[in-house]
Amino acid sequence: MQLDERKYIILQAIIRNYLETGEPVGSRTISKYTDLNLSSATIRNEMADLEELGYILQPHTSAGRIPSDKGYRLYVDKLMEEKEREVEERKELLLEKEDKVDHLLKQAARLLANNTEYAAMVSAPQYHQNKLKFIQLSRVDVQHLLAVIVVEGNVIKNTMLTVEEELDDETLLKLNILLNTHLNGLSIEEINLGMIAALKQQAGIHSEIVAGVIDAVAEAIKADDDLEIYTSGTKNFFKYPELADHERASELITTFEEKQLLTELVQDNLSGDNNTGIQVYIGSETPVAGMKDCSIVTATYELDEGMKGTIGIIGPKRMDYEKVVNNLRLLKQQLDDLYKK
Amino acid sequence: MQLDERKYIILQAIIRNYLETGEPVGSRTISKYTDLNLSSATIRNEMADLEELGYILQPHTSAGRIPSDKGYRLYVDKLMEEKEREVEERKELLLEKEDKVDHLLKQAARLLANNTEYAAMVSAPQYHQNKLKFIQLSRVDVQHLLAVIVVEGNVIKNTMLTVEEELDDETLLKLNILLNTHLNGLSIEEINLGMIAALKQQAGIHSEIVAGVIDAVAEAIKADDDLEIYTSGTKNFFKYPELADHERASELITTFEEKQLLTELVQDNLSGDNNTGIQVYIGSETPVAGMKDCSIVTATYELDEGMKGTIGIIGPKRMDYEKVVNNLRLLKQQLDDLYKK
DNA sequence: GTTAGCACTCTAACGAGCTGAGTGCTAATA
DNA sequence: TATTAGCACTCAGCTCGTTAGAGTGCTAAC
Repeated sequence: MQLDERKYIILQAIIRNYLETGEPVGSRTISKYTDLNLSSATIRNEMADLEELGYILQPHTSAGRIPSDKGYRLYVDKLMEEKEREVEERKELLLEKEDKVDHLLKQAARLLANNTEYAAMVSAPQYHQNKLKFIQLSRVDVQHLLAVIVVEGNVIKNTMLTVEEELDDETLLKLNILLNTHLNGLSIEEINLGMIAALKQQAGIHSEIVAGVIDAVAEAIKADDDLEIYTSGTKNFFKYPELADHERASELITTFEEKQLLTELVQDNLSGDNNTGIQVYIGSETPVAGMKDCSIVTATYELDEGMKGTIGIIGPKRMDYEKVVNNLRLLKQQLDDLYKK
Repeated sequence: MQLDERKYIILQAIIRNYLETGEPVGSRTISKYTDLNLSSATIRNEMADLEELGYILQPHTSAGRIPSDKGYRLYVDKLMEEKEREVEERKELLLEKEDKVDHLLKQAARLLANNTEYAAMVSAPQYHQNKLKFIQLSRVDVQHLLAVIVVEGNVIKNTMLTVEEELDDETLLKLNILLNTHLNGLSIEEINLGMIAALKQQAGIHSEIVAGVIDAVAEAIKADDDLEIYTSGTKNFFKYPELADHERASELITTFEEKQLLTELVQDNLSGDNNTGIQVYIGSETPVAGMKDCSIVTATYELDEGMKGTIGIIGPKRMDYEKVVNNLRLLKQQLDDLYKK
């Protein structure tokens, strides 16, 4: 049996209706809902076929039908195809410029959650291709040296080093020159043991300080292992009865609180290349354990050269995919534009 | 009517029992539970008195009694008095040393939540009496200057400044000396408009840079307005039926997510001085809106000279106060010791 | 002052019965 | 051959009366 045009229209009608109401959809409803002018009996026959094909299912014998994951998948794929063709968009999502990136992203998460009424997450951008740009050692007081390390993308890290005896200005200057001439422009792969040994040797009695700085550099340059993730709208889970019972809600909320669990989502999203940058996970497709009953829609943004992050919406499988995709697109666009100009 | 010894024993028995079961406690239970050897009828008379005194209440006519806020308050006060006298404690709560403070505090929150089965919060320490310790301007590339600002307590802030034209080394050195000689050791109150104007004048054509640095200093020195708060164990709210219904849970979870709402708690706690450093808020006593049905227990820790933060537990009014207080004490102690040595 | 006993109250749990939405199947119709 | 009307059947969810059980307050006796 094949899925012909009419069957798809009926499937679509079932999904649309189910998205709105959250209740199983009966044949009579579809008969009235669509302009196919078919009786409920005919619809029933078609629905039996759709069920056999695996696009819809029946919670129990005398109930209407609800979409299966396969049904949603088809619906979303067609939706995205249509979206592809559209170019025009109206701007409604307003992100205010913030001076601090973390504030900006927190705001973004809140905005997404409020606009969509689902839960939202925003991951802070991760830097790739990190190269060392600048090192500065300064004396803060007798015992403390401050090492400031700037890497590509103007990310700055500081480390305080404790020294036994005070260094004079000249030595400090020499160390600064030594470090900068040897290390600047290098990526993490290029700073190897041999080089480190050579540097230490040149530093002579101050090799300990060099070691401290190298540690700090390694720390600064490596891909941030604890990825910052901002979330908002956790309470929206309660708006959808299928997610609101204690067990499920408890699991979702834990996943949302222990943000590392969302990391996979970010990784998955950043690694895969797809043209539009929008990714939809339905039910069991999700890479996040404990969100099998949810759908997740994500997009990748790029704040600055190579600084990529993920924004995403988590909601019930019967989420308003169109609205969610629109919102994510808009926000992605704004984040992309904001710093790039 | 007075609250005599026997009445208090009965009240205590009611509370203890209610803490365990969460169900209203009847007279027969108490009659068996205590070693007063009184019949249920006598207990009933005493309970009627306790109710008149406001220490317990009846959810409905034919139910047992539950403690009122006033009842809890009495119980907790006596508990704390006893605790005061105890000195001995066994260490069980194990905090592993972490190199980053934020990791440490996150771990602390998780530990508290896991140990107590309630929700936990830990606020990052706030610095008071901030004085400027050190300023360093460096040239990162042709267009960018990096301003590093270190304040008392070795808190470091960076700001990147954009300049029109490249500065030569000598000018940079002069600016550094200018800034350091004038600003070091000053607190926020001491850097006033007159001083800023004088500085700008001395900087001549580079007054813009000075202005930028001053802005950054102001930013760095002022009490952090967005206080970092770590939370854990949100899902534990679901363990207590009185907090788990949708409306309440939704409110609690929002409060926990929008961490600013917890700020009042921290402020309240840091400002008040009490000897043991443990503060118990019962029901309507809480400073946090939307937690009227909860009890909150907090403690203040001090990571380093003047760096104070708050740890706290949020749970149902019928929480195991003794366990919670013990846990907080232990953790507070560990945090206090960790960096102080 | 304490206690046994009793009538009373109220919630929670249970089960029967009803309703309405929805189905699958069959036979008639275009 | 595709569509439709009609009918018997199913099942979740609601209402409602009943019952069981826990607990109370009061009174009279110890």
